[in-house]
Amino acid sequence: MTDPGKARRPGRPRSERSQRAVLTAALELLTDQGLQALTMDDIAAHAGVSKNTIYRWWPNKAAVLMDAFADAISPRMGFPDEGDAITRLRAQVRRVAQLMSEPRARLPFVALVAASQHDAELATALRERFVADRRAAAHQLIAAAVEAGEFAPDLDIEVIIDAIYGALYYRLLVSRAPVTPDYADRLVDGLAPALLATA
Amino acid sequence: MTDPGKARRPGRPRSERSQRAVLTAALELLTDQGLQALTMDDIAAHAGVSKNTIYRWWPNKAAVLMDAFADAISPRMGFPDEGDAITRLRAQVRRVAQLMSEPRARLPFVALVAASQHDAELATALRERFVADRRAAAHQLIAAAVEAGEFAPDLDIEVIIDAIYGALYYRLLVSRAPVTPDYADRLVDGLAPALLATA
Amino acid sequence: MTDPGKARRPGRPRSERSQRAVLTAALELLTDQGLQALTMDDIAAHAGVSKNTIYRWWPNKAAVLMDAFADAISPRMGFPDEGDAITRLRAQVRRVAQLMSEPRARLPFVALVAASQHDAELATALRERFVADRRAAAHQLIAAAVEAGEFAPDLDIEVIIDAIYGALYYRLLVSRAPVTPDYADRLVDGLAPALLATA
Amino acid sequence: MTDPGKARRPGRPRSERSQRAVLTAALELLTDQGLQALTMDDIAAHAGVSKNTIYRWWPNKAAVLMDAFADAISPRMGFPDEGDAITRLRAQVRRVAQLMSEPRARLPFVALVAASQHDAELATALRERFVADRRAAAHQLIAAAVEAGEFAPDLDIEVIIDAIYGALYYRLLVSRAPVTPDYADRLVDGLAPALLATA
DNA sequence: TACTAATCGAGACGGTACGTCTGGTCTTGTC
DNA sequence: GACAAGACCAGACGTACCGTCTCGATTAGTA
Repeated sequence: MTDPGKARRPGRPRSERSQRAVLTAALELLTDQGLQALTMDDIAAHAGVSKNTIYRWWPNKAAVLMDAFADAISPRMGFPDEGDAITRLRAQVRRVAQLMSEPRARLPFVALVAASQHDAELATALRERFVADRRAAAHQLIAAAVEAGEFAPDLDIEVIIDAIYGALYYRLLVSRAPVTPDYADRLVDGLAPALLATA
Repeated sequence: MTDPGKARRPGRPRSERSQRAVLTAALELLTDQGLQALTMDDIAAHAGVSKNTIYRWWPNKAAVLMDAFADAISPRMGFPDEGDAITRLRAQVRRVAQLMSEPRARLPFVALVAASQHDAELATALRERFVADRRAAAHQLIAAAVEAGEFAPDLDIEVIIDAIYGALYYRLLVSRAPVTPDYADRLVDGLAPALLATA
Repeated sequence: MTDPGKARRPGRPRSERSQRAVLTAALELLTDQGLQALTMDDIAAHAGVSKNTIYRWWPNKAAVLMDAFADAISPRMGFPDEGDAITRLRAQVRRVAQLMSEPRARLPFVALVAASQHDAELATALRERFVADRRAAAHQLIAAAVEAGEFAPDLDIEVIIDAIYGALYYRLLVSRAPVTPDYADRLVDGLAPALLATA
Repeated sequence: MTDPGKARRPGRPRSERSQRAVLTAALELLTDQGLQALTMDDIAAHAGVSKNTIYRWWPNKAAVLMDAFADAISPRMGFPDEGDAITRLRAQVRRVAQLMSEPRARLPFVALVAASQHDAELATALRERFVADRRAAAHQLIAAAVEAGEFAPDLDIEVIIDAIYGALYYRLLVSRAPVTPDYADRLVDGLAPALLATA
């Protein structure tokens, strides 16, 4: 595990094992018992780790959730770039919807959004680390399509992105309706007339 | 809700003054110090009321917020019914946006949505008491417009409502962008091509 | 207590029934569930009386107990005055022991003594209304016997009374040993050599 | 009580400082403001300790007082064993009287006896930890004196002990008369004729 | 037969302490 | 020096009891 050639600092090295155990335990508790059971003591006990260790690597509970969420979504990044604009947009939205339908990603994310309502710093971090990326990708895709004449030239891009992502968040946080890839298709198709350039 | 002709049971009547004081204090603290400062002790002290009295009438903090919110929005119900469908829809959305831009309504609502993420009972109550009404009103308006041939016959109404309200909630909870009546107009106008029947 | 000859005010007269119910309920709760269950709310509910009524006639919980105790001992006052001094003393002590072995008298008394430890006013009232009488009676009996040459002339009367009554209270409050008339006999007989004049 | 050679379990050791602070604060508040002012919050604040810490080591307020009392009397244990039986008994009683005349011991003890009247567990603990010791010591002393022919052979030892200690408790709890070493002498001397073997 | 005034049951109220819980920090001894 | 264990502080939580207060409904005596 340790590189035998490098000059090892004295002292016990940081345990990757502990950190994985923390994130795993956090997700497990979140999935099994819900947001209520998510106390730091429980996470520590469940992970076989001391609270000290948690606070050594994360400043607070929200930060743990942040990593748990990053962890859950990390493998699923990147968008396909084939097909026409609508197809590529649909693929993007499907991907987000897919994520929101998996408990391992949905639950920490929901917890983060909830916590961010009374934690400005967290809100900023959440926006910068997760939300902004999607918005930027969507914006780029749409702007390019407008440029190419595929989408309407006077499109209010901000409104469109708000509407698409908003619909997903709305179902996630408020109406608690399922957010499936199928729904993603319905969503993009339903809004398509507002996107496409009229001949 | 209560039968005005009902047989009053004996005993000292519930003090309207206390209850008003509680709701007022809750809103005031929420507005001034934010969601963090909103402790039951503070509300009680600020309202000149004992904690006992609060817990006599509300089961928990969320319930107080629920009423505080109901209180803040109660006078602004009812939609105009003049003009074409788009105009009436725009009026509806403007009204909600207006509410979301007023701290007295926005703050308790945001707090409620956050709390409802780890309180299933509260989530249900919130949906049933506040969200369902708007959805129903919007649904009725849109369905009628479809019926009348004003809106596209194959409209996916659920998607449209998700998109419109979702955009508002998204800005409220996630992007923290302002939700003004002007934005409501942009939103409805931006989605209008997806609504209107093509000639 | 009220002067029957005074000009009676109009209005509903005091209900003897309620007051009896209060004392009965207090004693009953005390006997059945112990000192813990003795809340004013419980007494009121159990007596079918409003708390208001209790507080109209008694200033606080201790006062209720005071009357409950007075009630329980009232019929058993007065000492016999036959036989020699030891016999009469034994009769006195038996009577007190008898009282302490009956729950109806013991329990309110124990409660009063306990409460009087953090209520100076109550402590004074308790001493003046109940304790002083016995002491005075015992003092008189013993002093007369000393005078008559029956008891030792250099008797420390205060010490003797402390010892006799102290033994009873000690068993009542601390060792929780039974305080029966038989024990009263053992007590007086055991101390008799300290009382009697040596020939 | 604890095995000094035992395998210490890991973790931060119990803070002796905190515990001393709690007991000191409890005694101080008790002495200064009386039994009423003795709230757990006050003790915690006064001791610079969190309530949590108090409840970690003591189950309730009575238990704190129990230790506070043990603390106040701990240095004064053990009886002298010189002189004749009456002298040694007098020394014992003087010692207890001495304790009862010092606020630091008297006040927590009085509070404990009061509380034990509605707390069976506490009553047992109080008897077993404090009362039984004195009784046993006194019993042993008296029984030995009987055996040695110094005290009367038919002595009712239980009665004698009840009378001696009862007198002290009676003055402490009921008559509130001072319990001084001088009084202890008067007491033992007054009862001496009941103890000594008649020639 | 009204009128008057004190009583009553019911129960809401302010105040205050309780004992519990959680988040985040600090202190040991061990690896 | 990282770690497990767990003690620690701060402070909010929801509950319990006390003694006070308002209601509307009785219940005498008075007019």
